[in-house]
Amino acid sequence: MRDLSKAVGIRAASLYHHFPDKQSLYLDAMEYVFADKAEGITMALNGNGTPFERLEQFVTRFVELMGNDPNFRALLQRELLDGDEARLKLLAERVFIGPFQAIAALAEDLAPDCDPHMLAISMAGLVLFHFETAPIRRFLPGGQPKHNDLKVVAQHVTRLLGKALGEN
Amino acid sequence: MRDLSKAVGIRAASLYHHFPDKQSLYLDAMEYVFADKAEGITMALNGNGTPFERLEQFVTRFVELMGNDPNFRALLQRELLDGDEARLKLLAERVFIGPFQAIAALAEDLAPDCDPHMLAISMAGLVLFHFETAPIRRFLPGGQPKHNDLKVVAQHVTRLLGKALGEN
DNA sequence: GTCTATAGTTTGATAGAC
DNA sequence: GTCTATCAAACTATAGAC
Repeated sequence: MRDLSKAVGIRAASLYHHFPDKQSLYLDAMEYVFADKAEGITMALNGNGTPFERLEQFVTRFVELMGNDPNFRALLQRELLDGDEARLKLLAERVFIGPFQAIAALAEDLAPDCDPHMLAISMAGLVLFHFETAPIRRFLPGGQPKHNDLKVVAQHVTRLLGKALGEN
Repeated sequence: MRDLSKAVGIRAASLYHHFPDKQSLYLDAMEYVFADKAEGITMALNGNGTPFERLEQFVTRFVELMGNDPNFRALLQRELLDGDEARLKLLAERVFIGPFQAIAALAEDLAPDCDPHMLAISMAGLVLFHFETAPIRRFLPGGQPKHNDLKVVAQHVTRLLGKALGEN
């Protein structure tokens, strides 16, 4: 609260005039940030084109979102790790449901015989894990700076999913 | 430190006789736990069989490890999220290098034309993300209890990777 | 709506007896 | 090697003046 108060230019005690407690402030801020980002992803998914072209669009946008905003990515992963049930329910129902449904719909177009919920999770995880592991990958065999290049990551994921899903 | 002291049955001050500070205690404990788990995965990867059989073996074992030990999975993700450079370097060089090299070698057998470092990351991430998102997936469309079944997750990931990598 | 001052906890760590 | 006692710092939150 003290760090935040410095960042916004008022004293810590004054924050309690605008928010009842720390939890409420965090929750409001989180919802604001996530809703903002989710909109960008949903738009990328509602475009036209073949399923494979839309897959390419989604992967590219999602890679850019995660790569260009490390703080947002860390916040997302912290919520998945530490969020209690009530907070995750709120986050799911108010923010994630839109983009997730769009990804699942794309998944069903790409592979009608596959569980769309599971495939949607796989598609997102495939992108996210490359960024989640970025700080440790430099110390692992074969790690190169190019593996942090957004275009290289997007191409790798797109090709892998394309081959897995028939590339039609 | 106080919680831990209760768990082990001595007073908090006594912990400082065995470890110089909280960081050292945490680091020692972490290294012990990770080394223990990494051995199991490496063994599953050094078996015989066709590349696809070894892929099936790896995915099954990795899914079981993450599914049966949620605390270990959370610890792994917390390190990736919060670990400073020195700690991640130590973790990578002393613990992860073994299993990672084995996964990368399998990746090269499965797809010689693909970057083995990137494919290894994708293989691990595909498994991990299904567990990382477990607490929020119940609130997302299409989420069912069976998606937390270890066999269902293993089969989904194996099929997806099998199709992507030619299944030979 | 912001401030100063401070209450009430909790934390990591130390001193020194036994 | 474990204990009691305690320190110094940091934290969330409140009280009350302006």
